[in-house]
Amino acid sequence: MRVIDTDKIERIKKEAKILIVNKGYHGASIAEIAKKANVSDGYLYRHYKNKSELVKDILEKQLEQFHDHIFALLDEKQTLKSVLDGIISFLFNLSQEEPYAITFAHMLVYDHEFVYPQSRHDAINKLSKDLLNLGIKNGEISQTTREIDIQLTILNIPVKFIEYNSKGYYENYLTEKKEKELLINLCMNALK
Amino acid sequence: MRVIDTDKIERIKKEAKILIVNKGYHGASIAEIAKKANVSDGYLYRHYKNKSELVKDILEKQLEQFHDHIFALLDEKQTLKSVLDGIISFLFNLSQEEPYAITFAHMLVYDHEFVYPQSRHDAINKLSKDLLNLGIKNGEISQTTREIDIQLTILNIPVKFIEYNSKGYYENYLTEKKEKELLINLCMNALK
Amino acid sequence: MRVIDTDKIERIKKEAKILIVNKGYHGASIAEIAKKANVSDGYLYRHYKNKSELVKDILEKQLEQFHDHIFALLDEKQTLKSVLDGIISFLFNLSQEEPYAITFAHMLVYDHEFVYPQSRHDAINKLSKDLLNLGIKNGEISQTTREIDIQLTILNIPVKFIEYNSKGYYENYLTEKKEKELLINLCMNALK
Amino acid sequence: MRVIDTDKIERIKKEAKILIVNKGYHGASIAEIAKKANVSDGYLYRHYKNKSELVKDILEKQLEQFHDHIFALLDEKQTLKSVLDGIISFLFNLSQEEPYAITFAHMLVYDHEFVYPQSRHDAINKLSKDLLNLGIKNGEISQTTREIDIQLTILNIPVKFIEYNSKGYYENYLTEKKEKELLINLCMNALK
DNA sequence: GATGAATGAGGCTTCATTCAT
DNA sequence: AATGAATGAAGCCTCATTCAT
Repeated sequence: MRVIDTDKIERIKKEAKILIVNKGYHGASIAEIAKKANVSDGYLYRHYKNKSELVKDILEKQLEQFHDHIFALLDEKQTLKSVLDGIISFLFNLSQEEPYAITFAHMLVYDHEFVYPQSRHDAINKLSKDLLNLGIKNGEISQTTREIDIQLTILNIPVKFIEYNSKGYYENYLTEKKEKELLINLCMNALK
Repeated sequence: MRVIDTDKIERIKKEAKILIVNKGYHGASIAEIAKKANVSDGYLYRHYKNKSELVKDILEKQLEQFHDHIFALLDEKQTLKSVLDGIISFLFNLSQEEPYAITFAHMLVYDHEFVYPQSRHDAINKLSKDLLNLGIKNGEISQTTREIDIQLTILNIPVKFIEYNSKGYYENYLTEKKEKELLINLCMNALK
Repeated sequence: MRVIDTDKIERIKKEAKILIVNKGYHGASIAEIAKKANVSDGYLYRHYKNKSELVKDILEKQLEQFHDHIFALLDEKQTLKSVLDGIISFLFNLSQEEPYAITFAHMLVYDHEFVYPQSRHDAINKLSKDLLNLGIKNGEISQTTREIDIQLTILNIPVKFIEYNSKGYYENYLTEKKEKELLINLCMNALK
Repeated sequence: MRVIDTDKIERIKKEAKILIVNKGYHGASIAEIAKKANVSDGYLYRHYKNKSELVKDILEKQLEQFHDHIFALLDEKQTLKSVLDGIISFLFNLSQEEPYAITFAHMLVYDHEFVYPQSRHDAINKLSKDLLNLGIKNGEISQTTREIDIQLTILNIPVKFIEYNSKGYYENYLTEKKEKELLINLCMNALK
């Protein structure tokens, strides 16, 4: 019973993401999401108050997963560079396993129709602070670096790169290893 | 014979931008745009085939203005750094004169529902190439820098900064002069 | 001055007929009619209260022309057959000179959206009576023939034939002379 | 799980017919049809793609019923006259059971806005052919009679009579039996 | 007299949401 | 617990009509 239910919700979430990426929030209708997820229209409303709540939940979980991964990296790794390496690896993997995940988050975060949840704000702020401190402590980045600089580089550039690439705007893709290395250098140099 | 009131169109464009920024493309209804612009619902359709064409036109003009300005800077200035300075100044000014303009473009460019016009693709490609060549010729950036790197830094970071700032995510705003200088350094360092 | 005006009205009437035949009453917009007639939208309203009045007027005039022609034939000819010949000739001519005229009238007369004008009712009633009397007086048709029979044959069949033909439903068109002769026989036989 | 209320569809069809007869295709709004049928506006769209499809469906079914009835009569009866008798009886019955049915079909078939479905064209052609052959084989009608003559009489005159009558244009209605007999004679004489 | 810019009521249609089953 | 039939508010758009010029 439970297993089946969990599956249904997962299917809904997955199809919602795909449809929203392809058609936008309003373009993705509950009817189509439900149909693709092989679930009844009404089912959705037993778990979410409405469409908006469903999408907000997906978005929040997605961001949470990203942020939690970075927190884990911060616990684990000794240098900012290696954390950045971990972040980029995470994003590359996610992009392959769930091709729509990053675009989905990227779209909604910048769509003012949606309110960025406070918990994620707080997480981003703590993350930037921790990343900044680690980099400065290790002398990897300039003493004058600010949190905003971390956000504009480490938390922004890799996502943007994947977006460009997945949309086909970037045509000279090298190996994954090489691209990662170049991205790391771009970000680390910026903060020197 | 009445004369076409060009002001009306301008009001429509302005209110459309504001509403789309606040509520997204679908959230901004024709009725509300018309009401805010103090124009009748049907007026819009005497100038645009439909809602989509209106928005596409606003978006395209907005991007064109930005790209043309960069082309002008490339003609005028001798160094990549001074061009970047011009780009950032342009964005800061625009952000003050039309607070919604940048967010508007930023939103729609990443909304997969809208197709990025080919003319703008071509412009971006030419721009990146020209900026890259200038920087390399002057020895301001590494010989190994690629077009994608230009896009990820010069054409991305300043826009993102303004976005963060206008959304109130950035709380330690210094003087405009100082912020510009820091942004220039961030980008130029990245490409060193 | 006057001449120009008459022309404008005539152009409007002509284009209205054509458009209504092709697109129906609601499908034919004032804007398109005015454009095709090379006249301003508003011009029309200096002569007709509204769209409905314009169309009613065209219809009434069209029917009047038809009815008046039959009255003239009744004055002129000695036999029902020769009057019928005249009716059919009139319809064939009209169909060639104004290909849309008959279809226009046929469409609107059976569209209950439009009220058939009383004057035309009266005309039709008088016509049927006169045609009936003539036929009986001459012994050309059965003594028991009724007005309704006249309407179902003489006033109906030729119009229907032209409609079928102009719509391309009738594929074995002989000569005009032969078709007329066959139509006359069909109607006269019916009433024998 | 609720069950589809097939009655609703029937009510919609019925009210659509009535309103279209009274106000024409465009004059009959979805809102009014739905209201009269005691159904929500949107309900219609769960069963028909749009207004046009609804009306096309009603029209096609109506014509099909008529044509199929004639085909059945052709199988059953031995003479053209008795088939004609059956046709007229069918039309009189239909006119009483569904007073708007015939006018509805008559209107739309001659409204160039609607395309007469190919299947009905084919049916009419086959019908005329069969009726013609039967009449000639039995020596009931002239050897020189053509399909078009069948259409102009047998398939046209009875419908027209009912139209005139239901619209109140015909004032001397005898008994149904007598009227049928007179109509049969009118048509059969025409083809002699 | 004539124009055509502008209006806004009203049409068709979609789709998030509800609720009887 | 789950379904999907049914709703109706709200969206986009058209077009007859008006009226300033």
